[in-house]
Parts: sequence; structure tokens; C-alpha cells
Amino acid sequence: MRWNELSDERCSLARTLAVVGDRWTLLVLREAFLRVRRFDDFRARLGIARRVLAERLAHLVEEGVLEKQVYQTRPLRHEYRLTQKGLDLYPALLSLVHWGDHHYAGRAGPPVVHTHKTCGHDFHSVLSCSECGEPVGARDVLARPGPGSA
Amino acid sequence: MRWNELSDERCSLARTLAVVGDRWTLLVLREAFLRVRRFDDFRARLGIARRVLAERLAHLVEEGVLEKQVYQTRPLRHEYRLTQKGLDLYPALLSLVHWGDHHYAGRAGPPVVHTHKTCGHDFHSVLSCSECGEPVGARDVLARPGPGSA
DNA sequence: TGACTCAGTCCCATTTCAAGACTTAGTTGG
DNA sequence: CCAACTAAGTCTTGAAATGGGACTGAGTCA
Repeated sequence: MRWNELSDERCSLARTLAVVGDRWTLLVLREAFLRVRRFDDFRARLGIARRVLAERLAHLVEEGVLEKQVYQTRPLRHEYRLTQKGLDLYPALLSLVHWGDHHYAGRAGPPVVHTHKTCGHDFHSVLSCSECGEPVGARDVLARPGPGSA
Repeated sequence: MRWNELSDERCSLARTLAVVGDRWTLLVLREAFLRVRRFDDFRARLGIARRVLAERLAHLVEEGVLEKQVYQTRPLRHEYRLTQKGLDLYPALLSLVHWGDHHYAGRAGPPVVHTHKTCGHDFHSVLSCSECGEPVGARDVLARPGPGSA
């Protein structure tokens, strides 16, 4: 399978991974969530090769996850901002971060702590059911073919 | 940056991606959550090259995400099962799936529907705060350096 | 005995990646 | 006016990862 053939699949995970599933993209998005917006800032923080960064940003813009906005003319300069579609990735990103915290933080504790502004507490993420609000685990879920499965 | 240098980083996302962040691993885990356990079943369902699958499975076993169990002797055969650590990835995986559903399903609807066995409803995933139980979005969260940040 | 199964390993051509030089448009300092 | 500098890239080149397919080994089945 070629990688961009994934987007043709009828699996939502495959389609998602076709957008954000490569080695660098989620790290780029992590920085975007930390309000990094400019090419050279991404580069400096990630140590990513210029060519690869340029390509990833272009792809994310093409997919509508980031948008390119002019922040100055003369010389013309753009910055990359998360769209709503990009912001929607936050739960997935935070779940991955918290998995890392839980399983790799060691005794020193997690490198980053997240505070929920609404309630003021440090928290970790819990996946819950949109219908009943209860926490959901892997074995509480039944996956069945949906309307878009044919 | 070489990819496995990521595991040295003090960012939990980077450490997580060092384990599950490559092109194939999350698709392998998707199958594992669907109770696929054997080498050739993974292969048949994913179309992944044998070499790459063998390497990914070995890496996941090494990281404790899967475990290798004997399911028959003569000839000796093993299967791969999710450990608790592996099961803990479910929220992240489901969040990615639901992001794909939301943004790429089109009018046909999602290819797979998830039913919450506990309450009996079809649902989508919501990320909520472990402290107050309210849904959490990208801009409700303040990230600060934690104890493991030095 | 010969075909078949499962779980790999090995090899090679193609693709992707990393690192760093180069480019372009404009600004700042002397 | 000239040189140095900045931001956001593109280009080139060698190294690494991937895909596809052949091969292996232990054992079963007809």
C-alpha cells in the first residue's frame, strides 16, 4: 500500500492517518497548539529539516487543518494557524500525551501539567460517551459497520 | 533528528510517538482492538510487507503494548495480544477515528459506528476533565512545565 | 510423497528523509 | 551604497525506510 492510498480507504482511522499520521505532523501540531505559528519557529523548536517542514505545513494547509495568513507585507510573510478542524484534533493529541505521561513519565513525573481553566484543577484526559457521559474503555465498545461502510 | 531519539525527549507526545507514531503501528493496533492476533491475519487485513509487520510487532512487544503468547505447540505458534498498556491507547485511537468520521465521512456517514455497551447508545467520543467531568477543548487548557520538565 | 500453513527472514529497487547549501525579497547598520 | 541579516522557502545529495517478492523451517494433511 502506498501511503496516500490510505485516504481512499473507508476506514476513518486510515483517513485520519493519511492527514496526521506521519512522523512529524503531530509534533508540528503540538507546537501549533502551543501557539507557534511561523516557519522558523517550528524549525527551531523541532529541529525538523526545512524541506520536510515545508511539505508538512503545505499538506496540513491543503487538508484544512492549518491556514496560512499574511502577518506582514514587505516582505510578504505568512503564518500558520489552526483552523477549527485543526483544533478538533486536540482530544486525540491530549490522549496521546497522557498515555505517554502515564506510561513513560517515571518517578520525576510528567514534563508538562495541564490545567483545566474552567474548573481550575490539574487534570488528565478521560474519554467519555457523548450519550451517557460515563468513561469509556476499549472493551465497553462494540464496533459495527456503519452507513458509509459499503 | 533520528526517529528513535524521540524517546529521549522530555515531551510525552514525542515519547508516545516513538512507540506508536509511525505509519503502520496505529493500523496494526486498530486490528488488535478488533481482536486480530495472528501474523498472517494482520498481514492479510493490512497489506503490510512481512518485514515491516515483523519489525512493528517486535517493537510493540518490546514496549509492552502487545504480548506474545503461545497458542499452539507443534508447530510452535504465537499470537499477539494487547496488554493493559495497549488497551490504554484506546481513547487516543478512538479520538482519531472520530476526528476522521467528523471531517471525512461525507454524506454516506461513518464507515463504523460505535455502540457503548454500558448505556446501549451509539456514541462519539468526548474528551473530559478527570476532575470536574466537563468536556475539554483545546482552548480550555493551560499547559505548564511539570515536575519532570528539567 | 507432495502440497499446504504459519511465521518469519533475506534481498533489491523505489521512496522518503536529514543536513546543509542556495535563493529571494526586503530591512537594518555604518 | 554596501554588507550583513531575516524569514520562508527550494535544491542537492547521501543515508535510511519501505514495498514486493523469493526463500526458509517446522509441522500437518491427503
